[in-house]
Amino acid sequence: MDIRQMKYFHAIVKYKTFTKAAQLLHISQPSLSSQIKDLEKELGCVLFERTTKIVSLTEAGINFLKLITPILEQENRIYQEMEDLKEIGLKKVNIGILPSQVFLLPKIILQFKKKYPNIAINIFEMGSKDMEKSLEKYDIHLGLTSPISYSKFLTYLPVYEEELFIIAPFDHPFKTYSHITTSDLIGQDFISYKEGYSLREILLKVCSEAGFKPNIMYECGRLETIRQLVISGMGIAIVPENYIRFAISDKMSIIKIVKSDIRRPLNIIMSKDRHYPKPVHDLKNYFFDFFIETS
Amino acid sequence: MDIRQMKYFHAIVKYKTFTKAAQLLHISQPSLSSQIKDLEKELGCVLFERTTKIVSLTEAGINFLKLITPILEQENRIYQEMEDLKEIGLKKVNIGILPSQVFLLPKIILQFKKKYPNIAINIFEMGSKDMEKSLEKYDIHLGLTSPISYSKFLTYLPVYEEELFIIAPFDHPFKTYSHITTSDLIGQDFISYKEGYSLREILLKVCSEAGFKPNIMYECGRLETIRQLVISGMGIAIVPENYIRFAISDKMSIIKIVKSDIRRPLNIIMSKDRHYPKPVHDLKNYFFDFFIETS
DNA sequence: TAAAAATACTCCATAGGTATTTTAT
DNA sequence: ATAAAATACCTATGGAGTATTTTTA
Repeated sequence: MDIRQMKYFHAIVKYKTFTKAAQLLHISQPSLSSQIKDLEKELGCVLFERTTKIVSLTEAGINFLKLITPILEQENRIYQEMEDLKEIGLKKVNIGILPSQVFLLPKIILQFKKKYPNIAINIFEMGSKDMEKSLEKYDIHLGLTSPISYSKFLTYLPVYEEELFIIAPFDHPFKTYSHITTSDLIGQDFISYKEGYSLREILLKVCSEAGFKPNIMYECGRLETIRQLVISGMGIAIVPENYIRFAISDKMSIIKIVKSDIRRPLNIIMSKDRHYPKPVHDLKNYFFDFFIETS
Repeated sequence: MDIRQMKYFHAIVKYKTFTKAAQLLHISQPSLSSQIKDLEKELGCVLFERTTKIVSLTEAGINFLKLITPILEQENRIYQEMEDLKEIGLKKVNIGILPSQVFLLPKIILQFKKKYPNIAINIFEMGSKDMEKSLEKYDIHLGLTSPISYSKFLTYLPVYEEELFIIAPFDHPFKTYSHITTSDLIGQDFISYKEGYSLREILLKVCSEAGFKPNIMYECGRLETIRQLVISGMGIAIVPENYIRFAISDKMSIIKIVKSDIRRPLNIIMSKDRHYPKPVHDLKNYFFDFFIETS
């Protein structure tokens, strides 16, 4: 089965006779007949009910018509879009970022926009696991993440290591502490990220360092939700430095974790053997420089 | 461009090298290279950045990948669905019907289901204009409609002629009338169907018979809406016999129009040269018999 | 009987093959 | 040095053509 045959089929439906369709397709009527015959043979069912005077679709033919229509439409779109691409070149860069790091973006984007005013930046917030998948599926050009696993198809460029903090309800005993150690966390209720988010792995690591398993009350995928749950007294949570630095965080206590060597590594990840256009490389460097400056 | 080339391209993306992809595709590496070269030539852009060791997608290649994916998915679906069709035969009959006639369906469907318990009936409510379009696009097998125009691609089988009624608010002066003539309608406010619905054409005809142009206050596509508007006193409306007979119609006055030779013809419409399976023909006959009996 | 689809055949364009060269790691 | 893509050239399948026959409205 190929697109040519689909077009032939479609033309017969449109022009109602083989002869007319063949004329419009610039092929001979016997060629068209034989192509349809081949198609019917391949599909294993008759598409047209034909006499020498009247050609009509069978139920199978109607079904086939419905199925090929999106293919023919999409094919036209391909020519169109590939043509557009040639004219304007790269028109958007897609970046993946952890929800906890979105606050860093304004500065970097501003810098990028100054050099490339005509290239749009698409921001996709997601967890570490999804970010690796998105890169492999070519959905994003680069990502800023804290890796859980390491894929051989990706390059990992470490740019920063975040300190970790605990956020707790305002009336929590921790409010009097200026800092805590991991062992202070024993017996606490935790609000945690879902599977596939690095902060979840970090919570587990921090707790195992102190020799216990955390009591996770609630799991979610959004920092904002975690914050709300902490404020409402459901438990405490681990959050990274950049969330504290940039996010609004009133109505709760923020306590630094000390004497722990656990940090949260931030990496820029890109596909290993993918050829990137210059703007993407530049964007990567803006990220890199940003962290060099702030550390 | 054909699907084969798309599959070749897709295999290279998947297996990362031409050689590996060629093996999996059961063709030689040079054949694959030449096919991709042809494809790139046709599209007018390079899809892969290649050295002898590393093959990577260009931005154009990524774009192309995104564009062909739905085609490859749809192609698989075609084989699947055509295969399914062969096994179970006709699995659903699609019928178009005027909103005013849906009340007739239960009896007819019951009869059909008795004979064909395994064939589903899909009901599409729509106006006359859309029904003709749906038939020509093979979206429905047959329709019950009141034709506005006549297409040479369709057959029209007259089955009934409906009387026409006026519905008016309960406190409308018409409530005391046992019947009215078209000239009684002069000066009234009307709720009407939208363009493309036969009841709109009929309203215009009835009024022009009485020698005036109706004052249409509101146009809509649903009988239920018209009824609500009439009840709330926005105007009066013309409705056909079958709506009165089968629909709940309290809180309003119903008045018959007499001394008018305008009726609303109901036709079963089907595609002229289309080959229909037996169940569809049977369904058509059930409709036909239903109206013979009730008239 | 006239117009349209099917059949029978011929031809050649091109998908695919083999052998070899080039190139980057 | 090796492995992978490109190049050169050959082969043969099948898409398209012409001439003709069959069919039915």
